[in-house]
Amino acid sequence: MARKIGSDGERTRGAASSVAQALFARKGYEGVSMREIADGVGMQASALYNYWPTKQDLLRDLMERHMRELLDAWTASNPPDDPLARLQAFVRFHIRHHMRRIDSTFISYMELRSLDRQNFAQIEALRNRYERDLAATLDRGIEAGRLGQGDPRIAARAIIALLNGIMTWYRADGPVGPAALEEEYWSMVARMTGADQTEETPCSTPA
Amino acid sequence: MARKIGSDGERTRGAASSVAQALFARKGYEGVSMREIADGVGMQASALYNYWPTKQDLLRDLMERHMRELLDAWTASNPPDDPLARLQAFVRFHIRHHMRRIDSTFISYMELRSLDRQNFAQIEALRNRYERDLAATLDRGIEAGRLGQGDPRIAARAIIALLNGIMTWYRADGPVGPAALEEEYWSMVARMTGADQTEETPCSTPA
DNA sequence: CCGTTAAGTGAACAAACGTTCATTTACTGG
DNA sequence: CCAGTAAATGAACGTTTGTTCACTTAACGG
Repeated sequence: MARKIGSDGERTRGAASSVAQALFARKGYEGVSMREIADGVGMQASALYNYWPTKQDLLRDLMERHMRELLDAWTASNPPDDPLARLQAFVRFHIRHHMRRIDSTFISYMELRSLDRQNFAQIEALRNRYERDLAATLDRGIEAGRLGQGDPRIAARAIIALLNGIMTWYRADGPVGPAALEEEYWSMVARMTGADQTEETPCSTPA
Repeated sequence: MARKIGSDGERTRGAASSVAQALFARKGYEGVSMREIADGVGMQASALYNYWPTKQDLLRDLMERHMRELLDAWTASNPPDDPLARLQAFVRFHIRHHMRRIDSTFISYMELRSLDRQNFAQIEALRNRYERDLAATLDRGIEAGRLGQGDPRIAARAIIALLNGIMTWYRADGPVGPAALEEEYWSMVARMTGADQTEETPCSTPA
């Protein structure tokens, strides 16, 4: 075969990516062999090496793509500057974004340990950028007296852990729809950070 | 060698358990070989089969022990019946218990996928007992009007995910001590569930 | 119409895997 | 002091692992 317009190889590469993503998410990086991935695409394991030099590079590629897509999508969503509005935007964005990418989300926070030192540092840096954006938002909210006291970095990690927990139990055919889920989780985060006190249901005279 | 009093094999078994736990936590079940575990104890891989029939049984043993220890410890702590007091007791207990068992905690929620069907069902059942206890507490608190509205099963999962998140970043030599951590997280959970409204800082006339 | 080249095959590699087994070691109860 | 036995050895098993490589296939540009 040779390249058509749009490249034949590009299509195969994408298919292999998808299969690898699904398998890594279900059985873990170490639990999946190159042959298994190749089988899923319908080709030989050796052909995968036309696209990635090693299995490790394939994993790094998946995780890097996931993180860059996440950061880009967050920026592209044009989040408001106001701390409280931005916090709400973050929560809703995070849930919506990750719910459509359960496999790559799973991989990106379960398989950090399967990355070698260099790749780990690279992915970790991207992850930190995302986390720090949230921490900064919380910090500004606290500083302005519109969020409850607390360490913003701890709160940021807590919020992300809480939201990521969805992925471990959510099923599309389950009793809770995506919209209801988003409301439920936003209301939890709002209360947890004290964002509900200053906006929605003030219980004393506003300053 | 043969058994002394207290059994020589028991000691070896325990040592092998510890090494396996540390390795599984760091590199994952599939990423660790029987030879690697044996090396850590200072013996041959074949000797491990005196204690566990398969590698899978070794994993199941670690996870089952972790879950039973968790449930027993929670019961033994004699948690109060009052929903709000029990919720607070749960949060503090959970943090304290898991912080001293980071490795087995890691394994127990990362390696569920490495269990075969039967073992998975068994461990999942134990895990559900723990989760349902918390959900029931939340339910009673909501029913009594002393906690904010919300689905108690979702809230239970959210709380556990939030607390388990600690394990992914906490370092004993870090800036945050265990006591401060416990306070910070309890205050987050209290606000998140609305437990702070009815107890500590009532903002309107109690009914 | 031919030569270049991307894309994929299938066999092969050494290493590592979980597990088995005959054998050795060293202690204990009789 | 001997028989019995828990405990560990070390070689061996068949399989699977990630990866390499010489070779085929098929479409495009000139």
